[in-house]
Amino acid sequence: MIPIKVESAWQGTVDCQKCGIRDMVLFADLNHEDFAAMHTPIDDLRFPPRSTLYVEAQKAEFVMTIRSGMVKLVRNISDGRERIVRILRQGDVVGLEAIATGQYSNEAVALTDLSVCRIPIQLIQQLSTTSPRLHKRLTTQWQSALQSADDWIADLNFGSARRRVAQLILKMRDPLQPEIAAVFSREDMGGMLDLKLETVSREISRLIHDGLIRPVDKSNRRYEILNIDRLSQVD
Amino acid sequence: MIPIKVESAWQGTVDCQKCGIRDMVLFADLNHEDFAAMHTPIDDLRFPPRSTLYVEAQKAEFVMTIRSGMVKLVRNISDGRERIVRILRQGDVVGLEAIATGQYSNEAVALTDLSVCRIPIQLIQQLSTTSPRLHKRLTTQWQSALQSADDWIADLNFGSARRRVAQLILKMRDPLQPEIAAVFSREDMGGMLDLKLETVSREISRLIHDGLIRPVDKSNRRYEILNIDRLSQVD
DNA sequence: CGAGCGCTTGACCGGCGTCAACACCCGTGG
DNA sequence: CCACGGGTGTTGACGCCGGTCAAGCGCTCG
Repeated sequence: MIPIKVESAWQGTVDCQKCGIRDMVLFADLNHEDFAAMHTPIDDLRFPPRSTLYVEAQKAEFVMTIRSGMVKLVRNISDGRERIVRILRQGDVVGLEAIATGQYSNEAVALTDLSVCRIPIQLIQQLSTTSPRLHKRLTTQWQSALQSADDWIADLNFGSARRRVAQLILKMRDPLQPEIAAVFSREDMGGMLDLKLETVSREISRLIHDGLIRPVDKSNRRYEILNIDRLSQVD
Repeated sequence: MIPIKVESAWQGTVDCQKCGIRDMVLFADLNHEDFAAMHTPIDDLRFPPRSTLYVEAQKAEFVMTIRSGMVKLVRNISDGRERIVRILRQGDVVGLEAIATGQYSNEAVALTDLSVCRIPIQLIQQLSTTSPRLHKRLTTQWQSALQSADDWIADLNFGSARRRVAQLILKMRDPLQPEIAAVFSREDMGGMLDLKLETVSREISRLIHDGLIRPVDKSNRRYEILNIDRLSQVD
């Protein structure tokens, strides 16, 4: 079960000032002055699903901002099992902890097709002392990562299997269409919730049977939420 | 079950430059210049066990650095159950998230007698832009909070009850005497591990019976670790 | 059409929750 | 000094939820 390291596809150097999602990301508030001080290139990379961005304890020279797609942060437990500690989405920074420590503390794996901006850590460290704007953005990123870690514990890893699955579906709602939730393979869901894949499958079936959700296609990955109140009160 | 708000005891204003644990904390690397720029007082507060430092969603004007003692960060789940999302110890900053958001995202409760330095958030925000030394310390604090949240998920909330209890004991080792681990009430341990207090009690008994740990006093709160290898491999 | 993968479903069993009784420690007050 | 009571921890009996093992289904892709 050695993960296959897939090469990422280099899409060229990007101009952050023209970035389509710039208002969500690290460099959101930077001004001309800040950009002028950048001499290292920011690269645009793509990864296919299941590819590994980096492994635990690896020496780190870059962080990556997610332009689109999702990433799972994974700890490999001694006996070969996989524990998913958090997932990251558009606007999140992958490898944030490496800014402070110089090395990654988890393994990062693409869950979907993934597009990221790769930013040298050295550049972040330079700019964060000279640019209060970046400094503020970084603080926001740290805070939101911590918030999402705490939510992960309180919402997804507490209580019955049924409650966990319900909470995961709620967390995975599409921001643009809040009735639709896109979930993952049953095995990945298990790794997130500390449940076996069969249990996840059973609980999803039960939520469908009870009329709380409904599959919207045959892929078993997208569901419509029919009763959000009952779903959030599942215990 | 309304928590009783205990008044904290004010111990006076402190001089950070003479702090006994200054090398562990937020203001570790500040120089004379930085201290000269401080005009708001840093207060030294004490709390008894079980007292609440602040509650969820409360508006925040201060963070606190722990001089001694421990704090649990708690989410109160809808149906009255208590979920402990993390614990903080000497040198950690309580209420870190409020630096970014202006409000606390958890409830903080003293687990032991507690001594803290109360620092105005405004002061942190001022200094963190002018002092790269504080800025660096803050980054370290964010990183260690995030690391400990991720560890919490991977170590304490994964696998069998026996494994969870074993991991908690390992995490609670005294830094000065690594054979001794100080734990909490069975109910608090349950809140940390997502187990019922009876299960925690049973698993501790089993670890004792199997010769992995041994109680060192009658309080049921301190144990000697007899076989650290076997304890860390418990599955 | 068959192979392979992911998902579902069933039967069975064990681990953990539930409920209850009891032990132990430490105040307080007679 | 002991009696009493409340808080905390332990232990037992029992039942259910979720893990285990296995069979079968449906989709996708050669």
